[in-house]
Amino acid sequence: MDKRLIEKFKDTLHSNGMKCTPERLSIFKEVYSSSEHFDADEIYFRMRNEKKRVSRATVYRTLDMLVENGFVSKVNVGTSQVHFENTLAQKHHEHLVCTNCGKIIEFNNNIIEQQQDKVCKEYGFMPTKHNLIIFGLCDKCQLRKG
Amino acid sequence: MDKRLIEKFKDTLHSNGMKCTPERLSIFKEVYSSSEHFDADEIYFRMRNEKKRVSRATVYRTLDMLVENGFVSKVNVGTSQVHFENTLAQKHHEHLVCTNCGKIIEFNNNIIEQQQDKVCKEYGFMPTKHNLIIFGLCDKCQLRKG
DNA sequence: TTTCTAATTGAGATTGAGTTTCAATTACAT
DNA sequence: ATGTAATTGAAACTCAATCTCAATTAGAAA
Repeated sequence: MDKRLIEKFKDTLHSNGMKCTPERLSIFKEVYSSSEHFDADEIYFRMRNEKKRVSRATVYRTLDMLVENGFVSKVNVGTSQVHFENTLAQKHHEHLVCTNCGKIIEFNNNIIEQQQDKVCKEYGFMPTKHNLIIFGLCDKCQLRKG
Repeated sequence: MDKRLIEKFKDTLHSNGMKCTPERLSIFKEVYSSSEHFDADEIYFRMRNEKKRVSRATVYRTLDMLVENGFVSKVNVGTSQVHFENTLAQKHHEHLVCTNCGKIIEFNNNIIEQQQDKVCKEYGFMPTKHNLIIFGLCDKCQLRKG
């Protein structure tokens, strides 16, 4: 894992008056070990399997900190639990969510982005973030379900 | 309240082998008494205030039934609890959510809809529904917050 | 290197939305 | 009017997430 990224994480901690604990560092590395979506419990159990024991409380607390500092973003995929993804080399994107198999496809579309800005202007609304999910059936599930 | 709508509700119940209980009818009327967004607990407390006592369990159960039968739709406004709106005279729309005052503005934009279809075609995805929320500050809150 | 202390951790309690259970009740077909 | 399967409500439960607080620790200062 990129040393500079770890340095950036440590710097962020210190400039927030926070300590760089082994727990926080392990969670950070775990979060950046894959580019897939994940939820808090997934991180918790992945770390257990690797014998890196941290409490759920610390996982939740650290994920919040990572979101606040832009290392991770929250992803709404229509479920009750909060999903996340790390922001490494991630461009902004929206999601197609298959309601049958759970597959998530990422996409981006400039025209949609532009139209959103246009709508916001019409209402004098200052957007900070947005979230577009399209639910449906992916190609494979359409075949499976006839 | 429109008698025909109530008949339609009763018909739906009966064609699903369900009984038209006073509880279900009261909840249905409550849901259709305003065109605002609401959550399950709001319905529960509004009914309490009107001395129409039903249990939370029945409210949740009936709302699920109303969603399944298209009388009500779920609205994601980024909170942990599920929001609803009745489908009376509602055209499809998306939401602008003010993160300061909670104000919700509804909008619709055909170009965004078209682009979504285009994206789905590209991925061979069959959309069933979608959900777009733009978070930010409404006109008034921009002034308040400088 | 040792000392000091505010930040941090984890176990377990708590919260809050929503669901389930089950005995008592009831809508409604016959 | 009767029989019975559907329904209700109180209370127990689930599940993600948050909070509490005593014990531990990172890391600044001596």
